[in-house]
Amino acid sequence: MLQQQPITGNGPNSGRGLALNAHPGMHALNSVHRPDGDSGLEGTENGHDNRRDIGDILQQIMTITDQSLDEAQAKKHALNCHRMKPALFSVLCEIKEKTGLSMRNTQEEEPPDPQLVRLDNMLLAEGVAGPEKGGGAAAAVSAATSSGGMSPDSSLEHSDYKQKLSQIRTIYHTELEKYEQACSEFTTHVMNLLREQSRTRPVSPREIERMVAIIHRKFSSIQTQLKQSTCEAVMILRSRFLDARRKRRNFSKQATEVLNEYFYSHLSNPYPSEEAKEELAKQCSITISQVSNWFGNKRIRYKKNISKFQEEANLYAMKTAMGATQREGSPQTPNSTGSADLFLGVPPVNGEQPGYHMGAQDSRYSDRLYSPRESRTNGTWQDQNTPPSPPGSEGSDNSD
DNA sequence: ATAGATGATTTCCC
DNA sequence: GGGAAATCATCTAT
Repeated sequence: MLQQQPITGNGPNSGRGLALNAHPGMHALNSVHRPDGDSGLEGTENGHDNRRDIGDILQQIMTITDQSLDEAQAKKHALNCHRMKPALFSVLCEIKEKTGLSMRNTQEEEPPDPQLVRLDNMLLAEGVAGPEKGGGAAAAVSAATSSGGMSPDSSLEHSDYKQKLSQIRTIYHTELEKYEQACSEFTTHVMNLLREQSRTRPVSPREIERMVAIIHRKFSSIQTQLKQSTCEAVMILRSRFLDARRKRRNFSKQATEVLNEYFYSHLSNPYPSEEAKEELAKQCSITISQVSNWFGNKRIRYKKNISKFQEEANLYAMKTAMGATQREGSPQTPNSTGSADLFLGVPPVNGEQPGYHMGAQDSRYSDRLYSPRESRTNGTWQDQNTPPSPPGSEGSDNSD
């Protein structure tokens, strides 16, 4: 630590012993021997004088605050130059040490808080702390979603997520900066204050150091709180954005319509190709994975309970039929998902042999939306497409 | 409040 | 890797 220099300039006589560290080994007043040859306190002759000296100093110290600024300044200076000052200072310091007044709150160098380390690591992993933007957040997102079914499609949600994350990041950094600035400001302020006060109060450099350490500890506990709440915010953000189940929304009516139209018009082979999925996704404003999910769910649910879906099937069959009659003149619109399976897809509901129609269907509806996965389809979908015992009045009205 | 519908996820299989 | 099946979690209509 530096020597304790008064903030204001030293007086001309400062060589007399203003510097506190000039007396590192001072123990007690009676061990002080003044260089000018005056006797110490033990002298009976001067004992009275010395007591008066000390009483004088104490009196001045006690009343120093009552005086005007200039007066006080002058008094302080006078006190600092007083021949008994260093001795008194060291004695008071020593007493203070002994009574443990200055030792409070000094659990000395505790090891790094494990919780704080955890928080730091997490913030680093989430891309909130650490190197400036770029990899961090994106990496965290992709790591979190890679297990799920959505990777490139949901870039919309991801950008939203990233935006929110960077918001958190910004807030975190500004707050952190604020705290750091406040901490250093406060520290220098306290240090200056203590140094200044050390001219009138027994404040040793060690004590100042300890005080600084205490301040830093307090501020770092505030920082821990900041980190903790930031972590919480990130966790909430993650659970809200990345747990898709949580924010599940039903598709719009129009989207369901489009999907159902495709499904029932391709009932004999409801496996949209990648291109078809893309097209459907675009039409429905959903992702390709969502289209895949929808078809997966639909297939399985339809198969499980065909009778339940009969009405729906008829409805869409009707719809596509209407569309077909309207387009009568121009038989095949290349992109048409229209009446393609109208008479081919629905019939399986009746327990018909789907294979029966396949030939015709393939030749006529090999449009780009049609799935090429026939061989497999024949094995899974169509085999099971005929329910063990479909309830009676099936939609035979569709077949002709 | 509840049952059923529905979109998403998980596990298993090929 | 895509699909089937089971399951979960939420939405919606009652």
